[in-house]
Amino acid sequence: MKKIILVDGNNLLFRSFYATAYSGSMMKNSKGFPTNALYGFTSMINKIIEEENPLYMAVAFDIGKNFRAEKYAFYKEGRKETPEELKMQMPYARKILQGMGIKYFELAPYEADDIIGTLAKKVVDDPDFIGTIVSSDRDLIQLINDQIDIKLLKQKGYIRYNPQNFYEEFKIEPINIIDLKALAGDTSDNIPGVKGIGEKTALNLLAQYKTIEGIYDNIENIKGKAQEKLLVDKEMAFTSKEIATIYKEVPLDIKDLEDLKYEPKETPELYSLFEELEFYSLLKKFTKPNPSKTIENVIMVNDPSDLVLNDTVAFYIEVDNSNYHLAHILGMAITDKDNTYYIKPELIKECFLKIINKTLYTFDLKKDICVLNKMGVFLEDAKYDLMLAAYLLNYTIKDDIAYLMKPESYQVELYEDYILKGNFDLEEVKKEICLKSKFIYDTHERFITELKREEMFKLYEEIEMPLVKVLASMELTGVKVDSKILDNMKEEIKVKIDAISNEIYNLAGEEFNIASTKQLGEILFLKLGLPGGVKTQKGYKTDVKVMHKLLGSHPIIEKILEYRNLTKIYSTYLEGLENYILEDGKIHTIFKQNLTRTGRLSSVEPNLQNIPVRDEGGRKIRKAFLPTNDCFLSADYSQIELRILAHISGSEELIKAFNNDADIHTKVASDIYGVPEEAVSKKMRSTAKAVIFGIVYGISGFGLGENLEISAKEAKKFIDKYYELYPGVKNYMDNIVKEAYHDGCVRTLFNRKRTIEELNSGNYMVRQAGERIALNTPIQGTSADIIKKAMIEIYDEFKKENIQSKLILQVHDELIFDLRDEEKEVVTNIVKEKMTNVIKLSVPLKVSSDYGSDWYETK
DNA sequence: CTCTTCACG
DNA sequence: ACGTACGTGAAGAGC
Repeated sequence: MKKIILVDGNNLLFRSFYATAYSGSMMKNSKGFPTNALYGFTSMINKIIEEENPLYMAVAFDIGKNFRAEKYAFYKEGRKETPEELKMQMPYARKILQGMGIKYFELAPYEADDIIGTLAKKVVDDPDFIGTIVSSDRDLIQLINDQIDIKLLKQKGYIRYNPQNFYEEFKIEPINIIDLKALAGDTSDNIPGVKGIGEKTALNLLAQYKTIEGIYDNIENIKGKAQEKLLVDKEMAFTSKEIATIYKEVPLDIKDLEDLKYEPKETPELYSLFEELEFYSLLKKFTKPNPSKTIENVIMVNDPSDLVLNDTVAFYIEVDNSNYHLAHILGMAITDKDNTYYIKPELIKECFLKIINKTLYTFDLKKDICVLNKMGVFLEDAKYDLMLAAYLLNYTIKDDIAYLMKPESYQVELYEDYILKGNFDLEEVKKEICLKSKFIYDTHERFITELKREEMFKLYEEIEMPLVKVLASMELTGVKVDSKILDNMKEEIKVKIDAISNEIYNLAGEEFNIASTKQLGEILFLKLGLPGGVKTQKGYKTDVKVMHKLLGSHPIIEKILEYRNLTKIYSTYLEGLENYILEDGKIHTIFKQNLTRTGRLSSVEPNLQNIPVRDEGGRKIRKAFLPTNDCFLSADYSQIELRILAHISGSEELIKAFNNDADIHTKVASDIYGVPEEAVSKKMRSTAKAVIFGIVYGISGFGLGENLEISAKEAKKFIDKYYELYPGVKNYMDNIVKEAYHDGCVRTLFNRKRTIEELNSGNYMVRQAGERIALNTPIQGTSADIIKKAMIEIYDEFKKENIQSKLILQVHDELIFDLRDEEKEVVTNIVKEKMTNVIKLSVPLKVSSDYGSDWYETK
């Protein structure tokens, strides 16, 4: 069977146009050309192809005068003139189809319906074919039969009709839709039909008499008013039927249906068309880099005097290692309005000094600051960082510019596939460096425009950009870690691990790899026959939760937990951290500014945001972290996420509690248990704490129950009680989820946007996860925004006051400083003041702090 | 390369 | 009946 799709192109265009035209701002490209109808049109065509996977395809359009209007003056009379903004888009629809390799037809004086009718007839004439018509126009139903069905587009989705299910629903044959029109008329086409006969009556009559001919043959059997009305408008009924009948003999210029073969194409023409229309999301779907965009006319700089530049330049630096603290520079390029220059490593220092005071555009400014710093070039800031712009716009979380360029057909390789593998051709790399630099320059305006359109320009300019220099300074400063202390701990722990391994082997009756969950599971649940084995994909679950339940049942469990604890400390922290201590005796982490979906930072190579603290044994690792100045200062926000929840939910009860400086967990415990605060026990308080945290994450009764080791039912009671006591919170949760479904995204107080694709999933579970994301992201994200802003203000103030103490670490709600004794007081004041007053919320922000001679002592 | 586990906020 | 808390990074096992 050969499948053909027949699309009513006009219908799709009108639908797309009116769907969005009056919903606020009309979608336009940066030149002001309206694009809303085309975007919807193209998306729908793509969707049809995806869903139907057709071998053949044709799209029909209306054009010029149509014979029905020529013949009958009233046909489509009074219909609103097609808006100019839609008319402008129509030629582009044709061009897009051409670019996609889809045939289309338009021929005056025929309408799109007639073209589809003609093609449908050809399908019927060829038993090898089946067809599907796509439109929202019910007229086309008259064309369906055993070989042809219709996807009747609705406001949401579509209904698929074949002759059987159509008859089921309407009790008339598809062809008799024209008789329905003849009687009931059609207001949109201004077909009058029979006055006073509506769809209900018409369907009843047709169910009995099939056609209007049948009706008028039996007119004497029809009673009362209906008969009168039918007789009055008899002539109009037949005229209406004629108008509604699709003409199937349009002289189309095709030999047979084979001419309508659909061969998917992604032509260069289509590419530039999408570029012109600024359909970047559609551009991203281009798989083949066709044609590849390369760069010509690069100026190779042999002497700094070769550089002749405008005041605004883009630059790009390539290095040979993804950890730029360890990397060497491979080369640099500079692009201005007129030229792109390639600069070899030896000349970079001199050349950079020539541009350092210009308006600079780049990609990953923090990397640039760090690698230039090592060669004695002290770049402070830049005007534009494409990486951060793209991150805010939810395009990519990669720090490789190639991820932005590849979808737009630039001839570049992914960093990880090429340069990182070490096996690259330097000449190729030079070209890519130049192309990357030019890309930064050329796309600057586009990204800035989009940031403004998304109302994130302020966030970009006042938070993300100024933060770069702060993070660069933190990374460059680094943290002193004493490897001798780590070594001593290693020895100590090694002895313990050996001892405990032997105890475990004795208890198990054999030696095995304790770190292997597979082997461990077999020992515990098969050999020792412990109860409660939960299967995973490959064996049994053996995580802390499972082990905790087994604690009393066998002495081996306790030992295994201790073994796990010790080996984790040993390999991840003691051994792991040692590998990152550089020659200066310090660890220089990399804070990723473009990775998390919420706006938080992440820390890698190594991760200094998860150094143990809760477990006393693990916490000792912090003894190896030492100040280079005199001591550490740690300042952290108390319950910042809850305060943000109080603010954005507007929950009066919660706001009041914070304004009274209440111990919020005790307060909630006293509320949900209905006892005075003095009577709140430790356990009640920790239960309340779990409930509060759970709420912020969108927990279920089941989840909280698991967590607190109580029944889901009991847990749900706590949650319900909480909602009852804090209705503002419940209200916020309901609203934010509703909004997220409506907008497809959520935002923080600072307007940071997170799109949530999960909400469109057909999978209930995935949608639920999407709802929890919608709930949590504004809270976690706002907290991230706030501490970022505080970091910038503190940095600026340090600079202004010529403070030598340094901010060295950020752990989400906590800042750690390497402090000089003589600055102790002034720094503490600045830090607390800036953190506390960075934003005015309806609840106060509270900051607590401590000093310590090492990180362990800094509580 | 994926899974499982466990460290942090 | 389904499956069940947000955001991260790193190590080791085993395919």
